[in-house]
Amino acid sequence: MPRRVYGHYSPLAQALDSVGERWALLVVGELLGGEARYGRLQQRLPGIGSAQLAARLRELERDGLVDREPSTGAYRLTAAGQGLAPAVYALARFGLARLRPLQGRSTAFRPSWAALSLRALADAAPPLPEPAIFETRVEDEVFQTVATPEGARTMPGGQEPPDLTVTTDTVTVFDLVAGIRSIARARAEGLLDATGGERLLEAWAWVHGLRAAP
Amino acid sequence: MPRRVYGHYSPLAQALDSVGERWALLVVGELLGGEARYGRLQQRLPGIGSAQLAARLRELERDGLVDREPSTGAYRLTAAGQGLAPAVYALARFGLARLRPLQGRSTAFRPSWAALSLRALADAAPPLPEPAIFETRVEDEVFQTVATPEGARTMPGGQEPPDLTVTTDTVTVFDLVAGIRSIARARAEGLLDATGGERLLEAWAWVHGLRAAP
DNA sequence: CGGCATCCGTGACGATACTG
DNA sequence: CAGTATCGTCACGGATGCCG
Repeated sequence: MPRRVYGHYSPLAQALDSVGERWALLVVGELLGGEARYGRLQQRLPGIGSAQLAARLRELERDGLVDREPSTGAYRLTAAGQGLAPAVYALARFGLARLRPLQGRSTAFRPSWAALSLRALADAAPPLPEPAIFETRVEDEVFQTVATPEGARTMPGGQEPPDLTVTTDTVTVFDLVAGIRSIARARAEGLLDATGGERLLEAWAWVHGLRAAP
Repeated sequence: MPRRVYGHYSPLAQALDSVGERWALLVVGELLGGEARYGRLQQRLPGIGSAQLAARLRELERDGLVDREPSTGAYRLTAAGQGLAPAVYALARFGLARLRPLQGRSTAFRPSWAALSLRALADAAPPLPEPAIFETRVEDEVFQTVATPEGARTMPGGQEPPDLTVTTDTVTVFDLVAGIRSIARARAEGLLDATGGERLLEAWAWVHGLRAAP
């Protein structure tokens, strides 16, 4: 628990006693995309101080939400930490609705945040009649979505052989998510590549909550 | 002076730029239970300083998540603020799993947190075959759950005539949620009262995620 | 070099007192 | 009752240093 705790016998306060401090949920959000070492987390969280990242990791470790692979030095979520996925994705969907279209380079953006957006949408996607495994590659960020009639789950890439692989870049993902650009147009402009049939690409869009757009 | 923001073009950072500060999500959690005036929020959030509560309310207002009824002075969530319900309830469910059974009076507890627990569980409850409206009264806290085959929604009390009304107290709710006490035993001990049939009480338990317990 | 620890200036927070 | 004022303390952000 952090130094400043609410001390309420409340489920919400209990959760925030674990992950309510600055940067904590952002660290968890990054680790939901797969394990990462210290330096990589620092790259993906511009603005975080060294001391803050170290402190958050230590607190998350102490609370049993994160552990560290001794051999590689990589941090990863424990089973308990994975339990934060619904909350993180729900928060991300809330934030997604409030993100103004990306205009300049004034604000920082990262492939991992584009991937997080797609995973957050998949987390709440309506089920897909026929099961499928998708792999999405946003620059260096790779993750898989396993869609079934019961719903969709996401996980780090390379676990299963995918039925469809989509390759694109950060800005294009944000354009798709914001409805500024359609998948068809992104594909025509060479911003998005898909290995698989048209049907599967439509299913990919459905699972990631992407509706028709200009 | 711009308050501390992440400045990331990330859905998660965007959400936390609005509600990531200390107490902010707890204030939202309270307002999900219905509108409340300043003093009542202070009572329900022990430990918050006057200045902090005022600051959080002002920020939430500026971000369009909360507004204030001019006549009564009550704060309430806007439609945008209601959009936080899934995230708050998901966080609460995460925290609920980490709450150790309530033992002493060492930590503060409030009826509104018991109600929040039940509403968080209802938010993720499996659908009920036959629709029903439940009213739950935990001391001064009253809310309704409208259950349908599509899922359950909760709202402040007194909106609709309920099919079943359950009346109980804070500690009993936490015991039920923790699985320490069964509904039947709580009822036998006079800790829980239900106006309605046995079938409806079972449905109430189902909707609020309460399984069989000793 | 990557992985942190240390130091320091600023500002957010907690506690309490005060005011319309 | 609904906040504002004040102040001490601590957490955070930025930079730098150490150490394998």
